Amino acid sequence: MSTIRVRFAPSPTGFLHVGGLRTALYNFLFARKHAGVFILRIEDTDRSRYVPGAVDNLIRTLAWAGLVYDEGPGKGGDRGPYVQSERLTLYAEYAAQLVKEGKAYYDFDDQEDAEEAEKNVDGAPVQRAITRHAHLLTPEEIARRLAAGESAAVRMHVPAATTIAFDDDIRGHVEFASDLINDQVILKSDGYPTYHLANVVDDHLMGVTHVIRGEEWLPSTPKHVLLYEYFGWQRPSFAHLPLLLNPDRTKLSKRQGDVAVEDYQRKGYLPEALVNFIALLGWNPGDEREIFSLEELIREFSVERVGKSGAVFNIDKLNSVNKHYLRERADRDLAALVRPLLEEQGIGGISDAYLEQVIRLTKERVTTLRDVATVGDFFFADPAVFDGDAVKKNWKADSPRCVTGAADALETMTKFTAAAIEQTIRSAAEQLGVGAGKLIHPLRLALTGKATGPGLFELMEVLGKETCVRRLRHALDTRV
RNA sequence: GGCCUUAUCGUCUAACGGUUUAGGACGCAGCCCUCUCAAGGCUGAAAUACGGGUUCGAUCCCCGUUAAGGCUACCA
Repeated sequence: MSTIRVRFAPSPTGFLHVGGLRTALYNFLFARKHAGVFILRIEDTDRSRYVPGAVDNLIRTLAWAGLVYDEGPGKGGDRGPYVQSERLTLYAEYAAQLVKEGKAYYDFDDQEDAEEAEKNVDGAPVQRAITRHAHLLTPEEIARRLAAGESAAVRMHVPAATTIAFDDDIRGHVEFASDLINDQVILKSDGYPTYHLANVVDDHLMGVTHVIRGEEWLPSTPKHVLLYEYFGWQRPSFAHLPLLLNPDRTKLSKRQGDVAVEDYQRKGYLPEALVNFIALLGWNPGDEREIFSLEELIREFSVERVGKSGAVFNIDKLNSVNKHYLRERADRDLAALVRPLLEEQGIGGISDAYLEQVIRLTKERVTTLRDVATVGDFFFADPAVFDGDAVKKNWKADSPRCVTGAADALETMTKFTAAAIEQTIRSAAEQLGVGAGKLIHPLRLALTGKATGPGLFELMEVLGKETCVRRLRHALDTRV
């Protein structure tokens, strides 16, 4: 048995898409599960879509998610280079080989001409002509034009009237009529290969045994199958993953929310949450467990349990998974992650100890790390405004009297702990002849500006006696 | 338009012909807990797209319809 080798082969056109992350994840899990090799390969064969910095970004994001690759850019490996733009001569050689063997041919048609010929009429979809003109030019003519320095693309020759079939590990047997398949360009006139050639050549040369990729590649797989045949190479097995969808069930895209992994990172989602959530979009363990660490996913994952239908990227579910992991993480850990987020919003100069206390009281009440700044805003500054509804609900006629009494009592305290505060407040309420709620609710409002939040006594301890008393007096001044 | 793929609660999904009054999770509603919120606990509403077969028996197998998506580039 040879080692299982899989690859994640994104094109560096910007940021890592969450769909791409899932593809990478499944490849990674499959490789780890079978003690195989996980390769990262950069498919940068479209010069017009080149985005500087995209590769670094991709690598950084993969690392953030914990998907460590074994071979690839910056990592090495003996089947490199792992960046397609550095393998140009290779593709040219293989394309030339196919031409020589009559399995591909030169096409001198101008790109613009071709595009013009395929334009739709009246905006109505028009059957794109199947390009097939292998016999248009004589060998002499081709040789002459090539010698004259004319640029040409290379098209693969697709046989007529046959069926191209393969067995997909997820979808089963799939067949395509060759008559419907274009004589695909495999080498562009600028010398770059198209995806089809590069992908087949590289997968073979890199020893890829299993191709696990998105369903959008299913229709072009017969071209790849054909190329494997032409080269006389054993083809890998294919597994086409169902697509990730927008809420309206179209292919997940921008404009309908965030699609870049970085967006979620920036918003304060934990990598383990995103990974766990995304793993469940198209795969399930077969029982009712839903929380999985990366290690557990490696143990449980199998292609057999990957579904066939597209999955809507449901942000509510992600939120709930994120909340789960937020509660699991240590306060200290979270504090380190939250600090830069706070600083982004101009909140700085906070001690580690204080921030950890804030985290302790807010982490059960936030969805993302970013929410700490809003849910716990009063920990960082006196409330600027008092929530209107909260005032209506919790600031009653006798509230000034109650808050005054509480403030007076608090002022005398020496040990300002949650337990002591609670005792003080409750006995103050007793002395005022009212229920504790008559103090607690207005107090919370005066201290935080809102009607919801962490436990009052705990929050007060963190705020400290001076801040509490100051805010209470101030609230009395402005509200009465 | 053509080709390919897909089709269980709103969403993610389980049930790989009978153990099913179709299970779980998120979301939603209610209740409990409680200083509020969150968490937690309990309860509830909520699905096999439609029509034919095959079979003693279909969510599950086959065919068709419908719907959705993907692909149809010298983009990946």
